[in-house]
Amino acid sequence: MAALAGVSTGTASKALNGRGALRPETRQRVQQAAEQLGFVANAAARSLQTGRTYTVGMITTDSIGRFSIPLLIGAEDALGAGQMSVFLCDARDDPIREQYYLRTLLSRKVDGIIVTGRRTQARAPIGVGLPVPVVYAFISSADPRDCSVVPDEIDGARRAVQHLLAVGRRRIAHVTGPEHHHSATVRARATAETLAAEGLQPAAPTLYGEWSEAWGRQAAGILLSTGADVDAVFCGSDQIARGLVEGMQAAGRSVPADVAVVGFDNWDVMVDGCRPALTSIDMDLEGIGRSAAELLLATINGNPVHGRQTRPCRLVPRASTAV
Amino acid sequence: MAALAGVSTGTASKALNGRGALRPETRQRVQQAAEQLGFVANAAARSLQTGRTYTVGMITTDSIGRFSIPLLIGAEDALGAGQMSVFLCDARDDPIREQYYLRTLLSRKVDGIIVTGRRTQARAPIGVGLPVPVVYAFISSADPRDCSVVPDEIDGARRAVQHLLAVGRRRIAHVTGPEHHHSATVRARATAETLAAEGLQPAAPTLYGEWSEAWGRQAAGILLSTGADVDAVFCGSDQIARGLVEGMQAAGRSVPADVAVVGFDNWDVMVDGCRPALTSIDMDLEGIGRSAAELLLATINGNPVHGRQTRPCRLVPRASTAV
DNA sequence: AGCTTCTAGGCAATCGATTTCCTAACTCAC
DNA sequence: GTGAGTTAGGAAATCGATTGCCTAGAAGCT
Repeated sequence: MAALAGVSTGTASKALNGRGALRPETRQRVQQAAEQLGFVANAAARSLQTGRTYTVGMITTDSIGRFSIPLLIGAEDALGAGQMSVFLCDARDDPIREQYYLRTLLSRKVDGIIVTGRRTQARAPIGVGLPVPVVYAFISSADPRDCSVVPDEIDGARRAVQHLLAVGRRRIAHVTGPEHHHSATVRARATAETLAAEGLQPAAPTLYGEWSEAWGRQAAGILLSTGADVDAVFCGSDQIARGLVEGMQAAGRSVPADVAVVGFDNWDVMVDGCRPALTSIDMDLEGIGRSAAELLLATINGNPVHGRQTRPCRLVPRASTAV
Repeated sequence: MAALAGVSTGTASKALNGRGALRPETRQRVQQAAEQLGFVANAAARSLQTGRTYTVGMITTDSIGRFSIPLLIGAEDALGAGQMSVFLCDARDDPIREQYYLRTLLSRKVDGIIVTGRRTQARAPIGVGLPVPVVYAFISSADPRDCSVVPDEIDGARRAVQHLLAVGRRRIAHVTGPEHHHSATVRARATAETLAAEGLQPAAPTLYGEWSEAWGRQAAGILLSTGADVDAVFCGSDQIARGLVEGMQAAGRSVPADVAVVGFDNWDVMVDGCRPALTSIDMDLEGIGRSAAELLLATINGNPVHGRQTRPCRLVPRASTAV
């Protein structure tokens, strides 16, 4: 390549990277030669010299799933603009595999690591004293000095309840996932507190179950059979909400006329498939992924950020709570 | 590291890689030293020397979605075992972005590239005369010499129809996605042919629409209003199937007693959320991903495979076609 | 014309591991 | 005891790009 342009490799390097003092004409000649030969610099050689790889690792601690993808897209988005690539590692909930991937990423001298997972609950740090910056996205690290970006689920629950209040409902119940699940309890507590702040009681005790449509249907039956006086239900997930809507309709209740329903996740296939379309809370996972990547970049560039960053949720109103 | 073990770097390299003639004792001493210092070889330096990066790129030509993930998981699975890592690139249906990613991957000297996408339709090769092997997964390349791994959708449609025949249905209709969509037409044709081979006519003309639940509901209405005599419907996707089931039920038809329904994709959230649970065709995307990765590895190791490989589908029977 | 100043671009060290060649030392046999 | 054969491990070249240093030649000044 350098030969074609009639210069030394050193000069060629300077030409392509805009370093050194070169005549514009020479620079152009080199660029043309590079173009002509389809020359692309060997990244390995470059990073060996510069110490930067322009690569980050993304470890999903549990399997790549519905939550990881938007995070991944968001991160890829923020990093791609900075010309960085992403190594994707799926640890499948296996600590051994996780450590193995960690070693691999370190051996590849990634510039940074993003750790994600399915649950928002805090997890043990993936490593201590690592030679590269780490940012946790969606999940958070148990070590408060680590940088984590998580959705503000309390904010989400509050928005859901306040929306229901805004459309005139007062007898609000909450149906959610398993009690041992962090998100379920956080959302349930926030729901109760928001109601309490308005001087209201829940229309029924929180119903804990599974994150499934089947549980939503079942929960509808429970609410109706206990004779609870309910005019709105805030559900811990869109799947539960959709099941609940079906359950209510099967029992002759109209949504939203008799019972307004709000879901959580704003999962397109659920909110659109549901009839009526489901009002839901969006955690903006893509934004979280983007945010995490940006914080990682900041840390790489020497402006480290510590602590847990929360990001607000967004309510997306649809027919299931229409006035 | 070499210093700690009291050997030269060359010897250390041999010790860790099992090359050269070393006293077992020396080898062990080096390994201990490496362990103690948490030494991991710099991948850049290694690949600079060996020419291998133990890295493959995966380009999803459209956005990372429901189809890409299982493919990705399968590929990661097959490659992870061989200690290789995956660069994920989301081209978002943008040819510019695609070429940009291709350049990046080439500059990173990946050992191979897997190209995937949302549609099974053949696409233009991502590049010609590339210095690295390329395998297409799920989508196929228009160049027959390229290696592609695709689901055998004809096989899938045939299995669906034969299953319906096996459970005693004879008046079978087909509802599917847009007519301009490759998968829709392929499946529709295979459906018609399978019926014809049994000496049967479709119970209604193929209904083309969208890949959505809404279309499924609408299609149920169309089938009923035209008075078609139908005892089974094979749908081009699980979403359509689920919508159709709801539509049928809303009109007082029972599934599967009056109408048996088979979907396509075996998408857990749809097949389980549907009541009754949906019989569906599984394309084994994970297997396709794994297969593609294995073929890529074979090609990297000097045993190139050319042409379009098809992989059979699998029928997963559930309540919607129970006898 | 002669000296200084500036500039374009070449030379060579460097990054970290691999690998080839080579030598010192040790073993063994005669 | 000496030469041949073997073995363990070191020295140095190598991969490809970057970059600090240096110099040849041009330009400017007196």
